[in-house]
Amino acid sequence: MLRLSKLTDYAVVVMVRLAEVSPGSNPDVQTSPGIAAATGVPEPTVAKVLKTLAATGLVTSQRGARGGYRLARPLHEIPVAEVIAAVDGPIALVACVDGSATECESQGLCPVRGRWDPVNDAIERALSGITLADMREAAVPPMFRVPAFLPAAE
Amino acid sequence: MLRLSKLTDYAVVVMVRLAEVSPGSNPDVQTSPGIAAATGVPEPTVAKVLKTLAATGLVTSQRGARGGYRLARPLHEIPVAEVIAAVDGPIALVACVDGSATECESQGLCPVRGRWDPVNDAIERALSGITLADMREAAVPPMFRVPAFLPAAE
DNA sequence: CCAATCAGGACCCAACCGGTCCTGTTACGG
DNA sequence: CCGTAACAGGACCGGTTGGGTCCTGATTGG
Ligand code: FES
Ligand code: FES
Repeated sequence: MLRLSKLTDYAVVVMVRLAEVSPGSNPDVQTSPGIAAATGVPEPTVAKVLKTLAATGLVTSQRGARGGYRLARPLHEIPVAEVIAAVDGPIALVACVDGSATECESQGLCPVRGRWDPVNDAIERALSGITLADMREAAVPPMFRVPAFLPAAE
Repeated sequence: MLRLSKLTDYAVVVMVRLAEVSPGSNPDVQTSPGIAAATGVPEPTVAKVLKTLAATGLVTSQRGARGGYRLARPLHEIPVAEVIAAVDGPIALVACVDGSATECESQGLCPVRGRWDPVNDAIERALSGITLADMREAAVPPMFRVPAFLPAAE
């Protein structure tokens, strides 16, 4: 169903949380257990996501005691496409979009040779135009946060 | 990796093939085995895709002997989003986009409540702007489109 | 020197998808 | 009127992939 992995969802949650470090906090880094406690995501999963994000450079890490993670760039500088690419791998709807044509046995008679390229490019452009800051804006406006919460009714 | 299912790919192949019915052909419908032979996709898979497409109304079927399938609308009237939605289910990147909020245990502290909605909408808009005709144009030129008649290889 | 924390894997399990097949049901053709 | 060709709609099974957990180092501050 064109669904992206749950890890990507967690990555967005974690990064948004990472951006909400209190400005006057002494440690400007946050630890994995701390983020896990703040977001409700299980700690091992948070650690895994953080490690993946650190490996791709989206977040920076500080090792050792008093270590932790920090955003490498501000939220509005990170398009969601980068997060998806970091966690879920490159954006490739089908097997043969551009470079991965190695595993095609019969390219001559394959009718989908590069056919999805415009679709793939359109999606990538759409995803590059939305940043994590936009997603945060779209989320928790507190007064509008009444998804299924009917006042005194059910 | 944000990849859509292979069935969707096959669906596009089949529908494009369905549009390439010879103008002077006596039967304006094409059978599943015929399409399978023309595209190289295994017949059971073609039949399954066709049935799915027929169930959603993207193609019309003629039962009985001399039956077959026919496109319900011309190619340039079918956005690829409809094909994806027909085969792969509705476009929903994450679990909680709009209506499927039933399976969320803790919506109060869930930080991704509706956060992916703008992303989801952007993708759906991008996919709605591309039709199957565009995909056919983007594919290989007709001179390279060798018809898929396998030379009796095993 | 010790403790806390990240790094980078290996590992297992479940869910999902791809693919096949079987049994009706319909309609054309002889 | 009957046989056949084709669709309809499932059930079914196996392979693959992702989700999640855990373990063993490496690094740094105290
Ligand atoms: S699947 Fe790669 S060329 Fe057809
Ligand atoms: S996952 Fe649905 S509200 Fe959080």
